[in-house]
Amino acid sequence: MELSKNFEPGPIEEKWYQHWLQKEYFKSTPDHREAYTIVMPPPNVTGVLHMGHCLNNTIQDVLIRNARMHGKNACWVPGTDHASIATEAKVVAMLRERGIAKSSLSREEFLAYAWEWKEKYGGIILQQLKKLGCSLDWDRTSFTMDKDYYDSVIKVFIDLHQKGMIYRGKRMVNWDPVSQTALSDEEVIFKEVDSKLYYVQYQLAEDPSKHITVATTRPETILGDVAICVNPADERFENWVGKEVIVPLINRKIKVIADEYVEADFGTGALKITPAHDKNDHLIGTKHHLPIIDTLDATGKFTSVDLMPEQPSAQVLSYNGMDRFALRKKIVEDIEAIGKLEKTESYKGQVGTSERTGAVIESRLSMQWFMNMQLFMQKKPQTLSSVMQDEIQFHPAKTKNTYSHWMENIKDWCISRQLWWGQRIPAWYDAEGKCVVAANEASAKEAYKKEFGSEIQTLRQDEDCLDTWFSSWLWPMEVFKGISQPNNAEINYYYPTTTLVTGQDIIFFWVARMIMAGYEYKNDLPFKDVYFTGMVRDKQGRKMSKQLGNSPDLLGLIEQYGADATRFGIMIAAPAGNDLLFDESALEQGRNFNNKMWNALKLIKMWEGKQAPSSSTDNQFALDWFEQRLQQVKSEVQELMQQYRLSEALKTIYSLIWDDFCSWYLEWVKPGFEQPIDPAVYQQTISFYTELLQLLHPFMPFITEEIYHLLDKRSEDLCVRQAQTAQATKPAILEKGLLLKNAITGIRDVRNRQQIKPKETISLHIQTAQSDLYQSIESILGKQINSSSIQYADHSVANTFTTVIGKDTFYIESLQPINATQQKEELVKELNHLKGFLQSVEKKLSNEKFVQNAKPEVLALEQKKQSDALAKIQVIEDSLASIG
RNA sequence: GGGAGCAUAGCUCAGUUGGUUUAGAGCAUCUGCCUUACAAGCAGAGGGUCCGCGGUUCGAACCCGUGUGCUCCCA
Repeated sequence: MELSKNFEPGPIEEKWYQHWLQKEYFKSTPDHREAYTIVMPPPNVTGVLHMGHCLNNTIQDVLIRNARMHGKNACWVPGTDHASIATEAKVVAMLRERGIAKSSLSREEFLAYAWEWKEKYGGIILQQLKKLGCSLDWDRTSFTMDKDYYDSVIKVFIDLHQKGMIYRGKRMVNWDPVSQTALSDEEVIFKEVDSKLYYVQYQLAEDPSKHITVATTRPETILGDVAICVNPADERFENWVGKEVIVPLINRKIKVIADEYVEADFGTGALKITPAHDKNDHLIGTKHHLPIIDTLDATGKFTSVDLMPEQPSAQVLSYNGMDRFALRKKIVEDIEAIGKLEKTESYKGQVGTSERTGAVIESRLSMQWFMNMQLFMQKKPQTLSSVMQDEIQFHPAKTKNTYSHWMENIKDWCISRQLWWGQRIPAWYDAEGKCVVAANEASAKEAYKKEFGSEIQTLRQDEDCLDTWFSSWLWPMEVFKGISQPNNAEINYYYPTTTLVTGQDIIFFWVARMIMAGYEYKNDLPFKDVYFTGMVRDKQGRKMSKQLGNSPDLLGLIEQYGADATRFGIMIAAPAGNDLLFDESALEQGRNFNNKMWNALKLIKMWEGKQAPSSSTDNQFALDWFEQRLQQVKSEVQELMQQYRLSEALKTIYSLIWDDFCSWYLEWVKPGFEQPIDPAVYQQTISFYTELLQLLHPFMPFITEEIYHLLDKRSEDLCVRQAQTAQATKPAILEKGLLLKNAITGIRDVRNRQQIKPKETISLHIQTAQSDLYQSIESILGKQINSSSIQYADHSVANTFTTVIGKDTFYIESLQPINATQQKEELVKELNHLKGFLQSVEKKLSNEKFVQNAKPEVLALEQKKQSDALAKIQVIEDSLASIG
C-alpha cells in the first residue's frame, strides 16, 4: 500500500463520520451502564457556526468521546433555540427586503413566514457540527418550539402563576423602541458615548428673578418633569427645598424636593425628576408620591397624551410625532430661544443599547409579566447553596463568586416580550382587561367563570410571547420529555445530566435558571459540573465581531487544515474560563502534528515486510521504558480530564507522541539502513501506537481512527474501543530513561558546539561509579550520538572534549582539535553556577530556625541537594585539574 | 459609582493547602543539518527584577496590605 506524503484530511473525515453514524455509535438508550449526559447549549436556530460554537462543542465532544471510551453510556443531545428576538428580527428584515411590513401582517401570517424561514435555515448549524466531528445523538435533536416543548413551557407558566410566583405589573422596563419590546437588564449593553450636558434654568415661581439651574443629558424629557431634587445636605439649596419652580416651555409648577440619592458634586447638584423616563427618577418619584407624565410613545416619538389635562400650548403640541433625538435638538433650540439655556458642556456618559438591534434603550413604564425571584429563592434556596457547597461544581471555581453575587442581589425576571415568535403567553382578558391564565380558550372561559362568577363569550389572548430563556431553562429536562411526561424512563436515567459546557456570559441568563427549574420541577440539580469557557478573541485580544471582520470562517478553516487540526488548534489554547486568543498558527501546529503521526505510521508500515527475529536484547530497554512512560501519561491524562484541564491533557498527549514516541522511542528501536526489525519489537510498537491513538482520539477523532485501521487489522473501531486503566509505574526504569536522555542530549550538545559533523563518529569514554547502569543502555546511547565505541574509564582521558552530566564525566574523542581554554571556560561557568546553588542550599541548612521548623522531608531534600551539589562540584574540579 | 478577576520568557499559558536542584511548557527566535518516516522535519541553544513598593515567615511567583495597568459584570 502506498501512503501519501502528507496526511490528507478531507475524504477521511467524511468517510469516518458516515461510518460512525451508520454503526450508530453516537446513539444512546438507557441501559445498565452509568450515563454520561451532556445537553448541548442550543444555538439560535438560524445561526451559523462561529468560533465560540467551535470551542464549546469541541470541548463537549472531547468529554463525550472520553466518556464513551471509558465504559459510560455517553449521550450528547443536540438541538436549537427558537431565539425569539434574534429570529424575529431576521424575519422582519427579510420581509422588509421583500417590501412587506410586519405591521401589515396578521399574527398567523407572520408566524407562517417565520416557520418557513426556520425550515429553510434552521439546523444549518447542526449540519456544520458534523463537519467538526461532533458525536451527537442526532435522533434526539430538539427544538424549543417543538409541540411538546411548547406545551411544557406553557404548563410551567401556568403552574408558576398558580403558585403565585408569576405576576403582572406595571414596571419600568428597558424598552427597545426599534423592535418595540422590553428587554431584560442582561440584554442591554452599556456603551460609552460622547453626549452633551445641557444647563437649563428653572425660574422660581414666587420670584421670577431667581432661578435654579439643572444639568441634564436628556432635555427632550423636560416636558415630563415633576420635581427638582437636591441633596438635603447641600447648603446651596437649603432655602429652595419646598418651593416651586417653573418648567420651561410647558410652564408647569413643580416642587423642589430633597433626597440623598442626588450627588451634590454632579452637574449643578440639582436633578430634574422625570419618573416616566428614568429608572432612578421613577424610584424617587414613587418614594415622594410624584405623578408620572409619559411623553414618549412605544416607538420613541413624542406624544402629548399625558399632557392633555394641562392644555399644552400650540408649541408643545407641534412636537407630536417627533422622534426623541430630533426632539432633543428642537427642545434645546426652543429653550435657548427663551433664554433659559445657560450653557452646554460635552460629556462622556454611559448609554444602554439593545444587544439585538443596537438601538438606544428607553426606560419605559409598561405592563409586563414578571417572575418573583425573591419568593422563588425563599422556596428553593438550593439554587444558591448547591453551587456554593460544590454539589454543582463550577469550573473554574472563581465563577462561584460571580454567581453568588448575582443570586444575592437578584431582581424580578421580566418574562414577557412584545414579539410573536415564541411561546404566546397563556393569559386571557375580557373587555375590561380582567385576566385569567389558562392553557387554551376553553379552559380560560372556565377559569373566568370560576374566578369572576359569570359566563364570558369572548376572551382576548395576550399578544406577547415569553422570553426565550423562559423556554431554554427547561432544556436539560424537556429534551428527555421531563416536563411533558414527568418521570418517564429516560428523564429518570439521564437526569441530572453530567456536565454543562457553556460561556460565562450566560451564567445568569441560562445556567442559574436551569438550576432553578431543576429544583422546582425535578427537585434535583440539572448537572453535576459546569465548565465555563471564555470568550474567543482575536490575536490582538479583541472580541470577535461582524463589524471588525475579525471572525474567521470556520468551515474554511476546516477545509484548509482539517477538522482534527482545527480542534487541536482551539483546544491547545483553551484553559477553562479564560478567554481564548485565537491564532491560526495553532491550527498550523495541529496540521503539523497530523503529519508527524502520519509519518510515524509510514515508518512503521515500512517495517511490515522487513522482519527477522533477533537474539539481541539491545531494544529491551526502549520497550520497557516506553511502556512505563505510557502508563505514567495515561494516569496523568485521566487525572487532568477529571479536573477538566483539557488543554493540558492535550499538551501532555501531544508531547508523549511527538517527543517520547517519535523523537526518542522510534529512533531507539529503528533498525539501521536496510536492516530488518525484530517481530516482537514491531508488534510492541504497533501496540504502543494503538494506545497513543486511543488516548488522543477524543481530541482528534478522524486521524486517529484512520491510522488505527491502517496500522493493523481491526475487529472494532477506535471510536468505541474501551480504555484500559493505567498500571502503576516503575520509577527505576523511568529514572534510567531520564539518565539516557540527558546523556544523549549532553553529548549532542558537545558535538554541536565543537562542530563535529553529524556523519563523523566519535569515541566515548565514560567515567562513572555506575557503569552497570550504562551497559544496559549502551547500544541505544551509541546509536543516538553516533559513536564508534564506548569505553569506561576510571581517570581522565587526554585529548578529549569533557562534559559532566549528573555525577558522571564523559570524554569525547574526535578529529576536531581541542581548545583547552574554551573547555575550561565552560566547566568554570558550570562550576560557578553549582557553587551559587550550593551556597543558597547551605544558607538554608545553617539557619537554625529552618532546621527546627521545616518538615522532615523538606529538610532531607535540602540535605540531598547539598550532597549532590558537592559531589558534582568534585567531579568538575577533577576534570578541570586534568585539563590543567 | 458598586463588585469581581487578572498581571510569570517576544507571544500564549502551567506552576495543585508557601519548601522538588537560584522558575517550566508550547509557539516564535538563533545555530548546525536536504541523516532513506517526516524541511509542515531533525539535532542543539539562548531568552525571565515572577508588574512596582511594603509586610508576614526560617523560607514568598504563591499569603496580607498598598500603588499601577488591563479585563469583565452591575448601576
